[in-house]
Amino acid sequence: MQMPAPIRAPTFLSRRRLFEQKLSDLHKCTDLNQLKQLHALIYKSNLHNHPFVAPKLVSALSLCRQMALAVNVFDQVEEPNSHLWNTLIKAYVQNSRPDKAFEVFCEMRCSGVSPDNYTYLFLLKACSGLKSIKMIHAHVEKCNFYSDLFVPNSLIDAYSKCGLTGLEESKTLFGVMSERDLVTYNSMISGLVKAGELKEARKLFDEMPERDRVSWNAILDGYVKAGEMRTAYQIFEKMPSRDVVSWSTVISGYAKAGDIDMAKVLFDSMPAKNLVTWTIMISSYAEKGNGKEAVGLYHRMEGEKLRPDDTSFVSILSASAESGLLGLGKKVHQSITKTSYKCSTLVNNALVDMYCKCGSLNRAWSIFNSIERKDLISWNAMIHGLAMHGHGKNALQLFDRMKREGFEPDKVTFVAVLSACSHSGLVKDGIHHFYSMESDYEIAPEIEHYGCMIDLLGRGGCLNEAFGLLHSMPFEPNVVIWSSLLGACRMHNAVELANEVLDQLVKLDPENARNYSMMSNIHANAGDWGSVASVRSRMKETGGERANKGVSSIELHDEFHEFTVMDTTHPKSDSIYETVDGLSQHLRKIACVPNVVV
DNA sequence: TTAGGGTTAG
Repeated sequence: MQMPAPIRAPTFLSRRRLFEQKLSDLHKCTDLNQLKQLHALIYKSNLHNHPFVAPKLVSALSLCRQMALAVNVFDQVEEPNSHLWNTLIKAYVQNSRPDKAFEVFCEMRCSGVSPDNYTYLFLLKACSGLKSIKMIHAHVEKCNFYSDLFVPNSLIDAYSKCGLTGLEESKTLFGVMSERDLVTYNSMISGLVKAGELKEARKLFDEMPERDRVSWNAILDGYVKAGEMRTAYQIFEKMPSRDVVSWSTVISGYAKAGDIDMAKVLFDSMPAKNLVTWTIMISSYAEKGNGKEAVGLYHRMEGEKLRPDDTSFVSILSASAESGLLGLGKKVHQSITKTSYKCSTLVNNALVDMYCKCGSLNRAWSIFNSIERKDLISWNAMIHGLAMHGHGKNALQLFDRMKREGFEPDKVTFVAVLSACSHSGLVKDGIHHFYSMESDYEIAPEIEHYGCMIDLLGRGGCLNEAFGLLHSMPFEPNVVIWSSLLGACRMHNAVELANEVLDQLVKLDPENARNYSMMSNIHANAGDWGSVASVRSRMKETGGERANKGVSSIELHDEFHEFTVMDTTHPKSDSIYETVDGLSQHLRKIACVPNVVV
């Protein structure tokens, strides 16, 4: 007869094994509570000095955005090795603190530990401008760090992400490299694709000695970005093997080209989807305003136990904001708060923007106030949100608070500030801020700023000043500017000026029926019915009437209702029109004359 | 190390 197995020993062993297993996966742990328990156990077992455990712990803490704790772990290690230094640099890069990453790099060199391939790789990821890349480039050249292709390849990649000047630098580096491998070619091709230089990318792709899936994916992405979906699909079919990246690339291509049905067919037929694929599909539906599909897919993704990351949240939130899908935005917000996910500034900014654009200023405001580390984008989004909703004075107050708290406004801030002034009729403030841009902050006004000013002056009835500014600006006026002037002309019954403006608008945007209907409104207001008729016939001649009709949509309990002009297709059409009539009667009573499309 | 999804401006 066999003896029963002893109970205590295996329990002890399995606990230990469990701990070991958890330690080996420690750097992937994203559950903050579990991580804190492990953290305590590690210290209790005196493992925090261990050369493998410490970097893993720092990585995990960085993933959970616990940088203070991560630094604390680092500080307790008596002699940090290069692996641990690199991990801390990487952690700062991941937590959007490139400045800190560079600080750690300096400390690392002072402490006598030599940087290695990974040090430079992480630092290059932290670089946001050419200047810092060039600094590292010079540094590795001085140390003769060209023993293998790792660093030069990373340099090509980093340069390629820095606009056209950066691309030139990477081309030069690519040209002088005596030896190149697959990664060198792939990095160069993806750089060219990003800059829109598809022909050159294709040339390299054709001449490279061997290709792997990354090369194929990069050139596929090139055709997708160029909108050449036929060629892209041919490449997709021709490639020797496809992975989730290839599928995601074509799916996003079809969605961006407007063929969301084709995107969905591919999405449904692909073998294995990941977070990126789901994100592309959900945000594509949301961008199209199809909240129902987007919300449905979002639920399905959650059912697959996929945990969205920052990019995923931001992508879906920005698509919700674009189409005003408050329902989807709220769902995303709920799932962020449900998990113990500590929200990054990036995601918070996207939430603020979404709530502003979906009309929920209160929610936006409370999130804005809860952001621990606000950045310029947080301020810009909130100021712009207040401006959009006509809270001009509050927007200007927030602008002042932002400056008091030490933030330097940028050109986007001024678009928000000037539009706050124009939407609230604050002409004096607007003029003051417009001139202070250049004198106080050395920001040259761009066409958007002139646009806000012309809108501001026009709305305020200073039509001559608006025209004066238009003629003095160093840009050709665009459709936005002419349209805002046409609006101003209507507001102030300036028929002659409006005719001039319409001529300009028709040149730039002949297909747009809105210009003609605005013009015919102006004539109708003046009681000039003959001109109304002539504008109508002009519209027919130029084909303006064929232009797409505007569609309004409203979201109610995850259902979307669309309306066009004179639309009677909605099942509750009668009661909707009854309410609209009631509203306009009420407006007339309180002496507001609504604009009626003639 | 390379490829796919990304926050502020009309």
